[in-house]
Amino acid sequence: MPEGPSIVIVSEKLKDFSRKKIIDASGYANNIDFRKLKGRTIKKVTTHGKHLLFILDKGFVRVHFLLFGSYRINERKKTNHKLQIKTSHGFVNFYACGLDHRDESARSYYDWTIDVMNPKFSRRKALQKLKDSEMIACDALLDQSTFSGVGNIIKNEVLYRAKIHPESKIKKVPAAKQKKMVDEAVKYSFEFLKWRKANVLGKYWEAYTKKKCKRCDRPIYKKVTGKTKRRSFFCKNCQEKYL
DNA sequence: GAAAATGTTATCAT
DNA sequence: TATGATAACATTTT
Repeated sequence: MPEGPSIVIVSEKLKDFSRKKIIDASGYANNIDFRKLKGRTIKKVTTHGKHLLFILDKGFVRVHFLLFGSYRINERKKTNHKLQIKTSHGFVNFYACGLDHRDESARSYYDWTIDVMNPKFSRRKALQKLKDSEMIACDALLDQSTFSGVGNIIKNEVLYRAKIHPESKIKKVPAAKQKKMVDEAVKYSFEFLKWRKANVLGKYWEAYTKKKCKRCDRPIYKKVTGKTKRRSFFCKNCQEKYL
């Protein structure tokens, strides 16, 4: 569920909640004042990176699915919901999510130039940040302040496609490959969206959970890498390690 | 039943 | 105080 493109899919499924008034809100979330949600109007449902956003007439509600979050629209699971938003046209339940309700405007809170799924995403800015970054490649891609929405699957596929070893020092990666990495972060994210919608996401994985490199037929290695300590899948032969 | 997983944040130690 | 490692949280699938 959790990577940016999956959240876009949720927001699309919730588009009918736009322009509806919240007639009730409830759940076991301890950081949400449900009384303050009741009566608000949902202006639109959108996303920023891995955040699902209900833009209200005042403030916004943020849902983060973390690793295990889930939702149901006009249905309920057996477990209690952490948040339910009810309108005259239907309700949505969220389970095991991180939640927030803020009074400020989403426009001032979020920078949409760092959201890979947003048309405003700035490749130039991302590249600028990579240029003298001390991070290694796997961490750089997971850095939500540069690539909001990129998760571990996208990370692995992007590095494989850009032919960069996950433990490369990012500032040592040649400029052309840095650019390739940024371009692929956007391109693969939208392919992820398309393939996820068609329910064929895993069919197009070239590195993530793979055993063999489709380019050179040598093994794909699996290693927990970086400060982020997430699984990296890579081909030692095809993905160059810059140090 | 154990283990692992598309993630983040709080807390503790240095 | 700041940094970094560890724990915590939560759920489904293999």
